[in-house]
Amino acid sequence: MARYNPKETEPRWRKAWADAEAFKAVRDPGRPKYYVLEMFPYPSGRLHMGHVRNYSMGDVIARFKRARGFSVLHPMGWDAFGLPAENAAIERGVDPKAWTYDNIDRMRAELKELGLSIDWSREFATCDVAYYGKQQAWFLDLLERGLVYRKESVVNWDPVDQTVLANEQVVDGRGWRSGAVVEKRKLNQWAMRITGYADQLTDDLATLDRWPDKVRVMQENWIGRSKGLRFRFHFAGEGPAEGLEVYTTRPDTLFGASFVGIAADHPLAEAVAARDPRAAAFIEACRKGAATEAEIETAEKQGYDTGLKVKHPFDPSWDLPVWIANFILMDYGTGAIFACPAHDQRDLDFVHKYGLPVRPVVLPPGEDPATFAVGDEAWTGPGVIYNSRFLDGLDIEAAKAEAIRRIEAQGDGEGATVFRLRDWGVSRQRAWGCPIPVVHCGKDGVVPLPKSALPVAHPADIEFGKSGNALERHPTWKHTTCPVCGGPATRETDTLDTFVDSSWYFARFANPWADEPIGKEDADYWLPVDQYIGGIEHAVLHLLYARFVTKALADDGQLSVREPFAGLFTQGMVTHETYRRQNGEWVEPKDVELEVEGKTRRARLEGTGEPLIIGDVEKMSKSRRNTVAPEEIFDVYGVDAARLFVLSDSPAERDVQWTTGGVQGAWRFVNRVWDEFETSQPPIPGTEKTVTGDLAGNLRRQHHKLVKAVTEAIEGFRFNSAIAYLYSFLTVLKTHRPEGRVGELAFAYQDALRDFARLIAPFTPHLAEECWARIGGEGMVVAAPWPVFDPALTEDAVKVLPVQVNGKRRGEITAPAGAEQAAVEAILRADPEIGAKLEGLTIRKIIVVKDRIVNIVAA
RNA sequence: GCCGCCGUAGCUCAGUGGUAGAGCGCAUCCUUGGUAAGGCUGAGGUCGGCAGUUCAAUCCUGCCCGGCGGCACCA
Repeated sequence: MARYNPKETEPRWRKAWADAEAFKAVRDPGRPKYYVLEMFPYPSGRLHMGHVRNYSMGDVIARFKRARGFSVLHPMGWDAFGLPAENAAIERGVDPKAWTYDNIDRMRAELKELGLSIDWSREFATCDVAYYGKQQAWFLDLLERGLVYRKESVVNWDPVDQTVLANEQVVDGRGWRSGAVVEKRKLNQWAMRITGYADQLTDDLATLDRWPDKVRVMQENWIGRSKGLRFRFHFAGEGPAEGLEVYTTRPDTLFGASFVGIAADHPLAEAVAARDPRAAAFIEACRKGAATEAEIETAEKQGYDTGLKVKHPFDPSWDLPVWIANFILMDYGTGAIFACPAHDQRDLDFVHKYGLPVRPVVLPPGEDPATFAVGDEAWTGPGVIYNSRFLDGLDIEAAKAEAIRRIEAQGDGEGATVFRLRDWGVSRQRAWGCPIPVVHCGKDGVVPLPKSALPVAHPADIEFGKSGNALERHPTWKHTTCPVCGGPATRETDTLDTFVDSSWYFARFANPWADEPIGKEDADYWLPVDQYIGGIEHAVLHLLYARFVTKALADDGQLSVREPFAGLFTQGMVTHETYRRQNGEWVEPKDVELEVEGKTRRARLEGTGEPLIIGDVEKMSKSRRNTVAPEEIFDVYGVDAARLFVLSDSPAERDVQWTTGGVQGAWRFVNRVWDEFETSQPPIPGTEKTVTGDLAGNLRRQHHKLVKAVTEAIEGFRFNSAIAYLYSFLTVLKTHRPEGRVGELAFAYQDALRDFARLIAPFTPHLAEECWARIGGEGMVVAAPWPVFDPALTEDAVKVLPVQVNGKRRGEITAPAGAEQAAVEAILRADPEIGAKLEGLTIRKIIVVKDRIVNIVAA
């Protein structure tokens, strides 16, 4: 018998699938559609194990759904714009475009080696002019609708690299590349009005019932909707005539007010600073102190009394002081608050420092109003309002409503909803991105280009390799004419955030050849994505942006769906043990020799034998050097074994630990499966009734149970369980091998093999084809329907019932399936072993759980 | 601090209100023309702790302990 040879079989089947165009997505009105999509990769040039796992999961679903009769769309593309290409250009003097397309070629070849059931005819990269030109088209549509606008905003500016940096590119206040101290700069930036959809984005989360709760909670927190009251304080004496507007979620506690606070960069604070040097100094100190996020969070509460006073909205004779405070954020609400220290911890900390009054107005349940006092902890729980005149006796919600009603009646404000979410700044001062299709004209200002001028492509001779924006530096590209007046104008040299590129690609896949950005008819057929698969790190970035863009394009009539992803699955990462030398240097797994002695494991450096420290299990990463290259694994064990292992060892949503032993176990399974098929002999027709026996019936029952279990496990994303069932069924096959080619068992065995080949196909597709061909299956497995099970055959005719006496297992009996109480009791009485156990005991009660267990309660 | 997830064999994980399981690892033996291999058998578990509900709890409920993740001066 020959060993299974993946190097020969795997490429052969991939070619057969490609020749048959087995994965071409076709609109078929006769079948239900299913769109399965994995988050498309950044073309770094190299496939890693995380890709193997992610795309294998999508492939299992795609192959399974195809076999179940769905018309499946399973496409692939490239998230190809972005900084790594420009950095490679700067570091190595290569052209970002050439670098990116080379990487795509390499990664496409590697992905194809994985044997994924992808319709490659739909492939595109976001850096294709054919793609980003369409993006420019809908950008103009949203601009026209007012969903894109320019705004002055504060950004992180790297003075050495001459570019804006994203927040995550600022490390300890310095640019991650240049090391220069990052400056805050106000720049005119393009932004998308995602806040206009904040309510819908929150409300519609409730419709996403096939999303993980975790992601929905994260989005809800990120959008941060809060309902409250926006109102105006009137100044007592000196102060601006328009008053001071504040926002609060606790209007019920207005009678507990102690002071009014404003942010250091509030306009009023600046006005005060203009005539009060000490106020100016305080504001300056606040700005300096707030260098990093961590410092802001831990900073001590500080304030400065402006000397201004405002009147309490419900009592004009009650004055409240106005303080500038370092813990108030200018960009949330109105940048000003009223402070109720008894029921807000921040306010309490503040007044303790500055000796301002604390007036409790919410009485916690069970407390006495005469004695209740607030110490170091503010009371933020439920209670009854007191010390609050007309609000006394109300609960918190009723008091909020009443306070809002009164303020509205006075004309001082109204109930308001405020969001934490900010508009999405999409300008990037980088050349390797989608150019923004507008020009700046000295006469007409900012002018959108007409669609006939699209696409606005990059110049061919773009000069990278220096810091800053290469589009800005290009000698001729930006000089053009104004579409309105025909006079000289300059092109916008900012490009779009790459998250814009990825916020609609799933819709483009429906028809990547369409003249319009989205081929409506095809999009209406394929969307929404039925199953989206990707990492949880995009919970509030890509997944939120894509939802927003979908809604915006739907409102523009370009899409019919209002949510892009009906089902979301967030997969775990691939991890590996880490190894370090005594000097702390990380060592790659392939240079490590492991030895096991009893229960302890030791690691040595291959070659020198130097003892190594075995470290934590962590996500595979270059920095820890704990990566295993997929191609090396494919080379030794084949693609199927690698696919099988990354799906088998952990639940799909959790991390999987890569181990050599694990992949070897998968490889052994592949070989044992092949052995089973290769040594099998087809039964001789017409001989089924010649020999019968228990084995055949038993095999059929186990076989049908397997079909049921694997089907349900795949439906529920429990790939590891599905594989575990397949593993154990192999043992069943081995113990039910027929002796010859005649008799009932030979037929039952053949039937089991036929279904087994189809059940393993989503996981090990090449092996499945090879096995299928070996037993003379018709056509290819990719075109074969999914096995069905006979529910009657998934039940055993005879059940083994454990017998408990007072809850402890004391023996077992066999009973026909479905045996009722009386029948089981009869069997019990006839059983001598059970009788012995009951010697000297009085039976009080016999509990029979049908087909499961018997419990005798005795004393 | 708030929210969520997790805790079952040495490791990675299934599982169920009713007999505790798989793969890897470990041990014994067999095979030595599948051989940088294959096979048989086996050991190994107070199912994180305590209490409650129940005839019966690893599973349900409560509290506690430990690990991981997200959010966090958002008024």
